[in-house]
Amino acid sequence: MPISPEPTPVSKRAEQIDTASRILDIAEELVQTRGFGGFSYADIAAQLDVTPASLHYHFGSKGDLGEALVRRYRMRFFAALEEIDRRPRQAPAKLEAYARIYSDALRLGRMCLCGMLAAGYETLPEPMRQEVVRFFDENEAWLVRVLDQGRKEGTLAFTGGTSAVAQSIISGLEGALLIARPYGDVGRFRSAATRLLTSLVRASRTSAGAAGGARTASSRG
Amino acid sequence: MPISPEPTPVSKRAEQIDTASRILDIAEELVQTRGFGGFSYADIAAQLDVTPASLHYHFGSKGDLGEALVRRYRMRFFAALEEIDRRPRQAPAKLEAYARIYSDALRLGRMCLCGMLAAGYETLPEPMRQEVVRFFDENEAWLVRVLDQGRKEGTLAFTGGTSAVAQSIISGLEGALLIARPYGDVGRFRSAATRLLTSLVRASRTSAGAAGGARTASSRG
DNA sequence: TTGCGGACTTACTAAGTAGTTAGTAAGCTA
DNA sequence: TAGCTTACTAACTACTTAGTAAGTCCGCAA
Repeated sequence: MPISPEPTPVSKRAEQIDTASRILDIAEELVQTRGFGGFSYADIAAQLDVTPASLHYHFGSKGDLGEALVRRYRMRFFAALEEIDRRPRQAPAKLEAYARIYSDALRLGRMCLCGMLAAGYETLPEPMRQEVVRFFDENEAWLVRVLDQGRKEGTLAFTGGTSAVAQSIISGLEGALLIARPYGDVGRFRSAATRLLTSLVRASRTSAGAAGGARTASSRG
Repeated sequence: MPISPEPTPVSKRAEQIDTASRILDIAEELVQTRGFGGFSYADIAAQLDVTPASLHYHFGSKGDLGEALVRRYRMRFFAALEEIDRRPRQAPAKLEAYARIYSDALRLGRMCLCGMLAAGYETLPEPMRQEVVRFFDENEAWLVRVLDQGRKEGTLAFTGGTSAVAQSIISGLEGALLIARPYGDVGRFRSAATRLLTSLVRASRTSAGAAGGARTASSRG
């Protein structure tokens, strides 16, 4: 639901949608709003109108569920990034699209799944930890490519290492999400995201499109 | 422990330190590393070498404990900010000292208490929620004063509203803390914090002290 | 010395936690 | 139609959770 518009997995048994996916959908929302320790099997089972025990049929343990959850989230997230890369765009537009992934979550009252898991990192089983770190690493790698592109095409300007800038984008957006949620205020996120991204956009006569693009992107929520 | 060096509250009964404070100290560390839902009375009791039930003597409910915890944290935090204001400094040095409060927590492997609580905001009892929001509001108010000072004295330069900039500093630092923790890497926080703050420091011939100050501050961890 | 109150402990409860077990009903396949 | 798989349920275990109630210990003041 949050990242891509959900590919509506067609059931083999005609009437009902794959139960494992529905479990993950419900768990995803619960993790993004309450954290991994903030819900129980009973919460998922109640929404599915099923016994808690039956969840163990699909996912042996809560850790297994969590691992599957982060993996699916990570893969969907990068599918969305590939979608951004699909048609040729300038770097500022890509960053703007990147930020929109975050604000889309916030609009549903959700934190980024991996941002939420980062908060409770110490309480996570090892396999989940690895998935979370991998999520951030791959985000960084994608951003580094966009930043390099922007530098080459002259649309972005920044000092310091590309990795450091990529990291500051990730942490800036995650932090903006974290703080905006208690206020229930998407505008608060938008404002911080716009500041962050426009500080990278190269100021020039022709930059109205680029900087303006970032503003446009984040002001449509 | 995290913010100010703890005023070692002298006991009335000579030998032992006030138990309520010790409970809060232990709870504070647990919340900052695991979240409010990530520990139980048993965890605190074990560290205090006391029965879980006896905690109820000092704090009627877990919510009461949490409320007292955030209130104490908030008050200590602002005592630290007043300490920064005490001797006259230029705005960049104040921002640098502000960032150091965050990195001090990270050095102990801790998240900002209110950042952690912001993640689990939906799971908090109402009185705790109010304390958390108040923490961020008062942070913003302090930062606004520093930003105004910097603008007047010519050490800071930024576009847009002062509140928006203050908010982006808070969320930038909270986010940097959030992401740095899974990596166990203070340098990662430092790098993001330095980028964030130096982007506000006015570039000039005499700015070596200011910008350099921010760099110095965050490179001593 | 007696009594009082602060700071507990012992012993409990009710509810919730993940997870296990054996069994069932429906459908698919050979 | 026999044997298998899928997707469960009912009933449990073992444990943890916050919270309660009643009683104990101990220093201190009258």
